[in-house]
Amino acid sequence: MPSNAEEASGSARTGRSSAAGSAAEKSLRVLEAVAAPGGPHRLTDVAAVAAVPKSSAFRILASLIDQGFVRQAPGSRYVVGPRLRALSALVDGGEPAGIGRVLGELRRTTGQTVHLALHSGETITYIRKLEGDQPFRTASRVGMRMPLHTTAIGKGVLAHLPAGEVGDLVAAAGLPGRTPNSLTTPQALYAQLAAVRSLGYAIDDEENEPTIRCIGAAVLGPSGRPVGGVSVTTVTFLVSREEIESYAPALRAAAEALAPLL
Amino acid sequence: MPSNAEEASGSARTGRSSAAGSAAEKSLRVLEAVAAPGGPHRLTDVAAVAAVPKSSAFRILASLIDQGFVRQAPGSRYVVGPRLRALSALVDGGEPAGIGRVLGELRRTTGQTVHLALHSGETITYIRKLEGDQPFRTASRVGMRMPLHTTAIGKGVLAHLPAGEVGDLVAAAGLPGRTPNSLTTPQALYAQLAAVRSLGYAIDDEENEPTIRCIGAAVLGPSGRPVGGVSVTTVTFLVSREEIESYAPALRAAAEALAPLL
DNA sequence: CCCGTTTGTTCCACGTAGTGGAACTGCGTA
DNA sequence: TACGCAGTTCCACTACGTGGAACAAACGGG
Repeated sequence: MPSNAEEASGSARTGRSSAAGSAAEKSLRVLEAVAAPGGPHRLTDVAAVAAVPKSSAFRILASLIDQGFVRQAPGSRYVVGPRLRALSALVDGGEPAGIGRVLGELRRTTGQTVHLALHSGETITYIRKLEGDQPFRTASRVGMRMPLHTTAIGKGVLAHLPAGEVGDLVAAAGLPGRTPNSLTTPQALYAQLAAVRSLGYAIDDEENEPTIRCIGAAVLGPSGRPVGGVSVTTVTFLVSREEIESYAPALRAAAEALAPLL
Repeated sequence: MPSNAEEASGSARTGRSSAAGSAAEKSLRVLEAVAAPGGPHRLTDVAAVAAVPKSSAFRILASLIDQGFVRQAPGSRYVVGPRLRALSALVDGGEPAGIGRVLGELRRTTGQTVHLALHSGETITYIRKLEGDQPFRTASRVGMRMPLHTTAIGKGVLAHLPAGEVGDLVAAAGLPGRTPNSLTTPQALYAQLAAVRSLGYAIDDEENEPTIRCIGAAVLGPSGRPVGGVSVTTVTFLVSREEIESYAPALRAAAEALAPLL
């Protein structure tokens, strides 16, 4: 097979993130909007999140309902339908067994909460969470989205992204602060990304949530592009900054083990 | 809101299962085909499973890869991409908390393995599995598909489906036997479905897998249509037929509790 | 109680985006 | 060497999706 892979296949949607897109793409965006956290969504919200005209959203939703991917809850609210649930189970069930093993191993050696997240656009989405030994509940949940520049995983991802794209993302989303520690200037961010690159891991020191300290590393896809990352999450009053850095070797090993699996 | 709901919304795809469909629908079918169990799939297989012309499948896959929903593994094989994984996490994370509680309760009161499955076409798809107390591993996995006529959940679903549709399904898929106990004639099946309807639960007595005995009940959607079912799974040498029937009340309660949640 | 605003829903003329048959390539096999 | 099969490209046709605008309910202040 020739498969002239190189040069970023089709796409070339030219950086500019939100474009119109084709029928199928819109439907998928609508599906993502419906599945988004925050209970049953109203038509208007779905349309806004999916960046689709209301009338189009309406038509698309009707079609998705027809096919069982979406269900209409009382009061014109939309929720995920059985067929999407089944698809989701298919994805989870087909997940390479290695992922769970690697994450479990990391949790066991650190005793702390472990997260696996995927990068998409200007956020990361948690796709797995293993609670640590301590009886603490961290607010994160599978399916939850977080900014890139305030999270350990996000910074790990940014550090491995082409400089141009980082600039685009910062320009598009800005650097909103979430705590007093958040990095809110491009200079501070870029300086840290350089450090992250050389260390191989990133630290979030109460930059996303007070009292929460994480260490994270990017997971690189086949092309060397970061597709997501792993992190170990701790509370500041139990684990010092030095202690959390001692997790780095295990963390990096996990990140590398995950690379071929994502 | 007027919402002249009644009369089965749009659809009217008139029984005949496989129709052409619109752009979006085809993309979704392709996505399901890619996520289907059984490792990385080849283009031809995806096209066949999704019931789409090869050239269309190719174009659609290219577009899905472009958007990150599908990834191309070495050798023109297709696997689920990060964006679909993220969507799947979104779905799982947004799952009504009640589902887990109800299933957990059922597992606790019975001490046995509990399954939740959704109906789609001529199969059911397992979407949740809670292992029982016994140190036995049953072969089932989340994402796995099973025939309707050899499983407890499947028979529960069939029993609540309009007679016409049952006939269509039997005509389309036949009644292949999986064990000596499988029901392979329409007469035997119809007779049992009548019994299932009156009892409110179905039993699979080594009809799907030797040494495995299950009791299952359908979960009905808002319209009264079965959308899936719950089951309790046991091994024949530990739980007698009478014992498993004693689970019926708890099972039916679970099925009813799940109805508004699916 | 009434009027302004918001949200869900329907309609329709337009043109683009998706369609799928057929032709081509290159690999594996008999 | 000749055959067949899988992946990939091409292209003219038209069905399909598009989204602005108008309509209808429901909501919410004043």
